[in-house]
Amino acid sequence: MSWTDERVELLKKMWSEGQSASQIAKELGGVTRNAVIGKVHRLGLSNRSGGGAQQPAAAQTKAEPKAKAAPKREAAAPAPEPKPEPAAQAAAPAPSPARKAIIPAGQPLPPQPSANEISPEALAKVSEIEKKSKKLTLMELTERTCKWPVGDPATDDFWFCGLPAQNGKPYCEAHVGVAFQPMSSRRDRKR
DNA sequence: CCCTGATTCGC
DNA sequence: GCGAATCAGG
Repeated sequence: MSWTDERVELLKKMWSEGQSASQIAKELGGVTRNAVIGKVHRLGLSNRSGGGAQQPAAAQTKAEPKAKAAPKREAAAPAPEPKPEPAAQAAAPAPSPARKAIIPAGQPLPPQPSANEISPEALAKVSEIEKKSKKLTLMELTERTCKWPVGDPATDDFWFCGLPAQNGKPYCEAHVGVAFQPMSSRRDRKR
């Protein structure tokens, strides 16, 4: 595969959207995340700044055959980045009565947190995390991506969380919290 | 262990 | 220019 104009364009787009290199690589196909990262650097957009802030050329002392590690870069990211994304879907962070449950609950994978009061904090965390979700499609899910559905499956804005699910669990940290909890709804039931 | 991006260097 | 190998960190 070669870096055609289209592919580079998609790369730029996704990168500026904050997508990870691996995701971009999967999307493009035929390339690894290393290739994506390498390309990103060659394009000079290693910084996620959408603008044209060029790197002021750091004094790169190379050519030393021995010094292999500790190049010490650590670029500081002072810009909080307000994220220009319009954020089309209304996530309704406030418990509005008109708004139905945060999790519509799809028929497929998700459990039903419903009939159980989950820690309000946990819910808040979920609402928060939804903003950071990768918005993956069904096909993009892997064994290690959070499979928590967000939005209404019947509508346009429906996606899967996609955040890294650590070990074995089908959900990310935040969603695991609300997914598995039906246990002990009854306080301690003495056997 | 899983993941992330960053850098190097032979091709 | 390209990207695998490697590094460094979460």
